[in-house]
Amino acid sequence: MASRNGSQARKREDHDTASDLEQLFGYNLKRAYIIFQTDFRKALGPDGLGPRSFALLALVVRFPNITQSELARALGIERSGLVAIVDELEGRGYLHRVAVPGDRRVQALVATTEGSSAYADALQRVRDHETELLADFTDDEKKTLAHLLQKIRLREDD
Amino acid sequence: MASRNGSQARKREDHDTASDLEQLFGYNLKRAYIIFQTDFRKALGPDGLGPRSFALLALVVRFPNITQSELARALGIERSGLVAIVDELEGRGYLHRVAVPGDRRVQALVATTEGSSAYADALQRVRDHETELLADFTDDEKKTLAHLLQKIRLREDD
DNA sequence: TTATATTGTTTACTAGGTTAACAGGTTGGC
DNA sequence: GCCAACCTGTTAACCTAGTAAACAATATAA
Repeated sequence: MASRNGSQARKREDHDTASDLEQLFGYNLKRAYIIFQTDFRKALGPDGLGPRSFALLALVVRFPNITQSELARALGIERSGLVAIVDELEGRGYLHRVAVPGDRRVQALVATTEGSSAYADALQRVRDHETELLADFTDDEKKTLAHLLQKIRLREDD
Repeated sequence: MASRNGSQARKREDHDTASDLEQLFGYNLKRAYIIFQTDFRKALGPDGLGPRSFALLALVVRFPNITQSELARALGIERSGLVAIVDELEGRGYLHRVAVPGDRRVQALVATTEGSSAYADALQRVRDHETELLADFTDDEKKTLAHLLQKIRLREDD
């Protein structure tokens, strides 16, 4: 490592002159997101819910009888992308598809009791991990961060 | 839409009681990241650089003769993942791999003049789009957001 | 009734990675 | 000087998280 230090060491010295990436919101958002996503998986374990399944289950628990089209809109993904997630959660016994009397096209989703309690457990783990991840943030900083992130989301409907 | 409103309308009414997701940093980071990433692609067009290639090129332009291992560390991805990106950029004529005298294992990366100017152009477009995306943020809010995101990144080395 | 739209679904595809293995090259210990 | 340990770039196989297009069944509007 010491031998090719000629050009490398010089480069490393102006390194604190950061690259342009450091100043782009998109890049910093991505890095921050990856940190949280990695931590999420650590919080829920290898056989735990993935982020997508967790998010979907959160909505089904909160809004029983929600339809897949409504979920797609709420989660910001395509209807087709939901099928696999719903299949997985149904396979785990966390929810089931139920027929809706008035409209034979839709299949409303309802969480099982196992689903609800698995969700409650997962939510607690995720919250704990987030708290740990933001340990050196003051309450004010956390509130500001939450506010700014939600402000970005409001621009989503363009 | 009016006919199956029985259960749906009631659900929609308590909807402003948001789901738990709204309060999770990870979820909000993800949504914000997706907004920026989508916008990034719009800024650079269908045949423009992708986010990964842009980020890699940014580092090569800034740190000529950087190696792939150093890039992997800087970008937080595996060495193996770089190969395809470097291949693409080399195919576009934006950089090339050059042999390093002292160590025959490494192949340092150097941007071509086309690469540097394509990068400068892309950077300007990305910055403009970010400015537009954050149009209703005050300068203070932007500075705070940048600061908090970078504070998250500092926890990366766990 | 007929045209149009919506719902859930399948299939094929894309982006952006990871892990494991490998060949070639380098280095440290002795 | 030799050998074990290590690093570099690379390939191959895989994974996650989607999108886009097509489709059958159903519902709604003209």
